Formats: sequence, structure tokens, C-alpha cells
Amino acid sequence: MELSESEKLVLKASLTEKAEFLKALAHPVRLCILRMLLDGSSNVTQMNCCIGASQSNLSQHLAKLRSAGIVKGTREGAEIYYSIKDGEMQHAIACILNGQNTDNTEE
Amino acid sequence: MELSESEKLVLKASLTEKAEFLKALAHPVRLCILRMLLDGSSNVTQMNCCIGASQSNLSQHLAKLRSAGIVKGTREGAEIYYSIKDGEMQHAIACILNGQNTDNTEE
DNA sequence: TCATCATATTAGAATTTAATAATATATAGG
DNA sequence: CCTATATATTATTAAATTCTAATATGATGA
Repeated sequence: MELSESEKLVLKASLTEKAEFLKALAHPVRLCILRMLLDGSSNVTQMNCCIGASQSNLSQHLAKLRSAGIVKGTREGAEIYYSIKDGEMQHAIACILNGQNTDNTEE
Repeated sequence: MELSESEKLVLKASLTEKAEFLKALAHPVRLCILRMLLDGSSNVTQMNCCIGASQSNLSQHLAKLRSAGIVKGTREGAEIYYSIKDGEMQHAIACILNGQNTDNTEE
């Protein structure tokens, strides 16, 4: 388990990146957004009534998810529909959202 | 997808709990600790030289992981050996640490 | 063009997190 | 009992996060 200096740097960078990703998830409102998006894309107003955060606040959380590369939004007329970026990300999110911790019954 | 008020409360509590868990993971040093622990338990001094954080800082990160119920420490003489709390947690951590994001090659 | 709806952005205050330095506790050995 | 080693705790300060309120932008329809 001895690592060279350059290997350490690579590891550190990868851990930092992963930590950033986890930080972007680590908020109840953002998890709630993602849970909704797993069921298909949805626009901000729809989310709004389900979650109970202010419009501004919700938009800020979406911005954070967007800049972390977790979700993308596409404009349709006046509305913007959000969805999880791609299949790989969708899989990762589903794993984290369902696969562990507390109230899961299926191994 | 209509939820009653009490269902909303339950959902919110579960999301908050999951967010707390993710927050506890979302730091490069803590991820590094967990990566080491996945290979078997290890004491603080051993971690120390591999990670490059101060003794105090490392101890604080361990405290955070401990109070989140992610790791446990058992004293052996002067030293304390840390390990991931149980098999379920181990599975969850491994899933998050290996299963997604960036540099994974296996589907 | 104006009003309106949907969403984003900015600014500021309150809270939380993180790092460092200093000190404390527990164990072992002489 | 004294010292050294291993680890934890506390205090402090700096930085990041979160929320609210206000304002801005972009699209649509009268």
C-alpha cells in the first residue's frame, strides 16, 4: 500500500472530486429534487409545490446541481424542464438514494 | 405522486437523514480515511502519514465519522484501531467510493 | 410595447464547517 | 511517580453554505 508522490496527487484529486460530488448531493432539498427527477424530468414550478422551498431557494439549489454536472435544464417556451444529466449519473444517484442507509428493505 | 402531509414529513425526515450521512462523507480526508478502512482497520498514526493532515485534524475527522455512525474505534493498549461500523455500512461506503463518478471502468 | 408568468441572479445576514494551535487524557515502561 | 507515545478535546479564526428578500431576465400574449 505504498504510494509514490505522484500517485498520491492523483488519489487526492480523485477524492476531492468525489467529495465535491457528494457535497452537491448532501442537502435534503437537493435530494428531494433528485428523487423527483428520477421519476422523469420536471419543471421548477412543479417541484416547488412538492418541496416547500421558496422559488429563489429552489432555483439556487438547481444551480448548484447544474454546476456540479448532475442535472441539466432545457427550456421549453417559458418553462425550463430539468433532468438528470445522463444514464451513468442517473445510476449513481439511484444507488445513493435507494441503495443504503436506514429504511431500505431490499438487500 | 400526491403525498399526504404526514407522508411528506416522513419523506423529509428520511431525506434529511440521508443528507447528513452524505455530508459526513463529503470531505477528501474523510473519504481517504474510509478508503483505507475498506482495506481493513487501521490506527490513527498509520493513517496520518498516508493522508497528510495534522494529528488533531485527523482526529476531528474521525470524530465526525464516529458521531455519524460510520466508523467505530476500539482501543488496543495505547492505540485505537478504527474500522467501518458494520457490513451494511461497509457495502454502502464501497458503493459510493467505487461505484460511480469519474474513473470507474466497470459498468 | 406592456403586463405577466417562469426562472435566474445578486446581496446580505446567520449558521455551519474546517484548519491550526494549544492543551488534555489515557496507556505503557522505566 | 515520571516520561513518552497515542489520541482526543477545546478555542479561535477563516471560509463555505444556506436562507431571505429584492431585483433581473426571458418568453408569451393582449
